Amino acid sequence: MPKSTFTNLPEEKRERILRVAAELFAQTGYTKTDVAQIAREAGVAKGSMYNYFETKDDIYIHVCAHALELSRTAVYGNIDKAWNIYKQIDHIFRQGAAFALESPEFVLLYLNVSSVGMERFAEALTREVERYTAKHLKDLLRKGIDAGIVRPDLNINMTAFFINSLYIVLLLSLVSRHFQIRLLEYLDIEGDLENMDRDAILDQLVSMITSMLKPIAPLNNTDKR
Amino acid sequence: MPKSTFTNLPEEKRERILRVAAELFAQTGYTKTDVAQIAREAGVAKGSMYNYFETKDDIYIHVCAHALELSRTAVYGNIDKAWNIYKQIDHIFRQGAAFALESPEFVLLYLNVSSVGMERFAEALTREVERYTAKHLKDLLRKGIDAGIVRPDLNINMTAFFINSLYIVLLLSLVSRHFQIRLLEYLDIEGDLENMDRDAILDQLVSMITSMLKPIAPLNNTDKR
Amino acid sequence: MPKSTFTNLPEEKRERILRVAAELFAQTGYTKTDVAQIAREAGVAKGSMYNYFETKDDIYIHVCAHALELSRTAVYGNIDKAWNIYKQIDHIFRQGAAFALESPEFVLLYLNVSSVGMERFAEALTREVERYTAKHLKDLLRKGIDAGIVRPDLNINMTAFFINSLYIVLLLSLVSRHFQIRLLEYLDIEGDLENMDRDAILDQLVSMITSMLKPIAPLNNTDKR
Amino acid sequence: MPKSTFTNLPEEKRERILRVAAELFAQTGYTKTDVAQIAREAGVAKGSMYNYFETKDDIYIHVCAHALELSRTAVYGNIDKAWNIYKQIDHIFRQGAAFALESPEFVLLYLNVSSVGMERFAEALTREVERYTAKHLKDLLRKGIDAGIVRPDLNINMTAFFINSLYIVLLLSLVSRHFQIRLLEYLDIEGDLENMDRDAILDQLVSMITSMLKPIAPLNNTDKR
DNA sequence: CATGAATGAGAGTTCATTCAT
DNA sequence: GATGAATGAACTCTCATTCAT
Repeated sequence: MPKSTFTNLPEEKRERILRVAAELFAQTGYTKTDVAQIAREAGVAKGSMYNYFETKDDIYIHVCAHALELSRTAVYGNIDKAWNIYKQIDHIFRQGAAFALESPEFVLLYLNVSSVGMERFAEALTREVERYTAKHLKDLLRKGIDAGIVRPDLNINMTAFFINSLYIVLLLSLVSRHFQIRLLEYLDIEGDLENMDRDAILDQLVSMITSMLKPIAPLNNTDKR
Repeated sequence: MPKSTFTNLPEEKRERILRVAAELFAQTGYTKTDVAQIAREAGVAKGSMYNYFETKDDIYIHVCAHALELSRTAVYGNIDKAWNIYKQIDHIFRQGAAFALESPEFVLLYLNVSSVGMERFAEALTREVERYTAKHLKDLLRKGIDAGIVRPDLNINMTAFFINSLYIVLLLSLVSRHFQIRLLEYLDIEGDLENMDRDAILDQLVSMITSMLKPIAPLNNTDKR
Repeated sequence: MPKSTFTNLPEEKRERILRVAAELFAQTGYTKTDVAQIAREAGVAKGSMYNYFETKDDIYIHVCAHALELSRTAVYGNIDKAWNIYKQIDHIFRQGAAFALESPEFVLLYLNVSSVGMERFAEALTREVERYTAKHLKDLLRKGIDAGIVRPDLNINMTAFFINSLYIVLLLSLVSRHFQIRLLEYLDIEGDLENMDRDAILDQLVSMITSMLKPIAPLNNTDKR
Repeated sequence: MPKSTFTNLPEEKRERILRVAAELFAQTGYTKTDVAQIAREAGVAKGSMYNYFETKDDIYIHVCAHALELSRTAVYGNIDKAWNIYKQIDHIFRQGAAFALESPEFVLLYLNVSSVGMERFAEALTREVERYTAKHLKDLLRKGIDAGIVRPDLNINMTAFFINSLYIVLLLSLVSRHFQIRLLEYLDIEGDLENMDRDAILDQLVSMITSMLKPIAPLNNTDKR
């Protein structure tokens, strides 16, 4: 959607604009972000923004598409396809959490895209991103079942939905005050999240998912015999 | 937080204002919602809104607190405490879904509260709501384990977090275009959600949760014989 | 101009309203003073203010008339008519300064009445107040000349104007930041006015006026012979 | 304080804005002057005013600083430094009066700056203006005393204060209804000021000041023969 | 007569977008 | 193509005044 004047820009400038815009949209939301401020912080003229993009909507949609693309490569980029589902889930959740801490603005953009008032962007932004992840998780589950390491009675679609929902909520819990408070309440944590907690939480979360997917619940195994 | 002039209003008018405000905030988000428009649609003068509330923030916070309160009673209001965890989860998810379809604006408000730029409301709105649900789910899990109907190896906090995360994402999928598209992708549904689908989805979702909490995974049954 | 409902009020309440209104008008000026705030601080209902007065203008005009009246009695109230002009000027300037320090709001009201945008009040408020003082000063000058203690070549009207102008500017210098800064610049005072300074300034000012009115400038007398 | 967008404006437009703003502030006072009205009358868009200045305060402060600067040059601009104090005072009072009649809005701005509610502008606007005049008058007095044409017993600071106070009150009497009425009362003039009166008043005022500064009071002359 | 809720015309300020240079 | 001044609609909040109780 950006004009050719934007795509023809030197990469450095192009990335700078996208980065600044991503930060501002992520920090203050779509409506309160000022095109002039993006321009100023990116070191270009306000009018130039309208040489590059049609409208503010157009800026937003491109910034988000770019951010979502980057997010995906950051998390899925160096997965070894040979890994089994548990290894991959572990990797995805940990990479996702690390990414959320490093580049919270990208996760916040995801939150922003899904917010009230942003419906007009959904068609353009949501489907492709979610389709990729959905397909990946479903493949993993299918292979896991075939390999006998995943409960075969699981509804694959719904289980993929469940895993990704937890993934999204985890990431949001790392970047959004609302979801952070919610997490603290669920995990009975007083005060705020410390670095130490995060790893423990990840361990617990991944291990819970694992135990729910495994054909036999580990403890029962031992107990019953 | 609203002024006494608001609390003293005849209930009909008070509810009308809250309803209109909830709808507008839910449809267009905080920033793009115009106090004058709320007033107009509620049939009061713009100035009156400022007799009732200190600021636009104040309106918002009260509308949301009210909406969250209503949501809770709608969903948790007629639970029979004697029901076991599976019955209660089934009830909660189905009531929640029904509520989301009837009053989507209230669920959208939850989404809005958690959005970028709304951090200043998090402390006032989030904690209490989440604490209630968290406590309820953890109690259910604890009792379920004690009664032997829930896997004893589960991390109670994290499992409660998991159940509620699915609940939230389900509801959002019913009211937000973004989450709806996402759901369609995960469930391989072409076109849009029909009424028929919704019940099937609920059945699948609840049944997945159930099977993940049950002490013995169905296939294990054969092992034990 | 106030309605009979105001004049019929118990004196305590009437004075309270006038006092509060005077303070607020003096502190924040006519336009920025809120009728509701006057009512609130005076402990009456906002609507009552409009039972007592026709309009905000009406409140203002009455408050000012009352304040100017009080100012006059405070300064001219206990003058002994037998005193000569120098004694009376000394008394007026000292009483005026003391009054300005005690009740700066009344002097500020005088400043406010004479400000831009307040022209519509001038006819109603200015003439009477100024006429009284003018007449008094002119009488003093006339008697002083007759008694041979004031230079007979002085233009009486203009000299009265000069004395009163200094009086006004002195009082304003005690209550208005602008005139205070101006005074400090003229008197080469660093920092702010201290109590100590005020008496010295009064001494100098009164003594200057005196020496300007006296028939023979003392030093010249001796020098020339 | 105005932005560079203002200073870069073509002089014609810049002066038009300042003139219109000066007139409106002078006529209606700070609070009741509407930025939109300034814009409209100056033929620019309301938004442009905020390209030129930060806030309404910023407009005001600049308009006043400009007005005070113009006032000073109008009055002090073509003084011949060789003139003695009497010639200079005569010139200053006459030029000041002429200026007040030509550009009453500038004198009204001075009045406005010193009004109640304008304290926040005092530091920025008052000191420099007053310091200049104070220094000039004190120098004149000092030189006059040295030259033997001014009474040596005068307190220089206080006398400068006295001369300038009369100057200010004179100018205000020409532009403010309140001070005009006051002047009429002091000078026993019925009806309103006519042009004729003004010259006579100036003559009287300047001559009074002169006679008060001169080493020997005129009537004493006869004594010395 | 006292009360205070209701009203709506503004007022300051912001910001997406346009357009002349 | 780059620039940034110009524009005006929109938005939040204020306040004098009215009026029903």
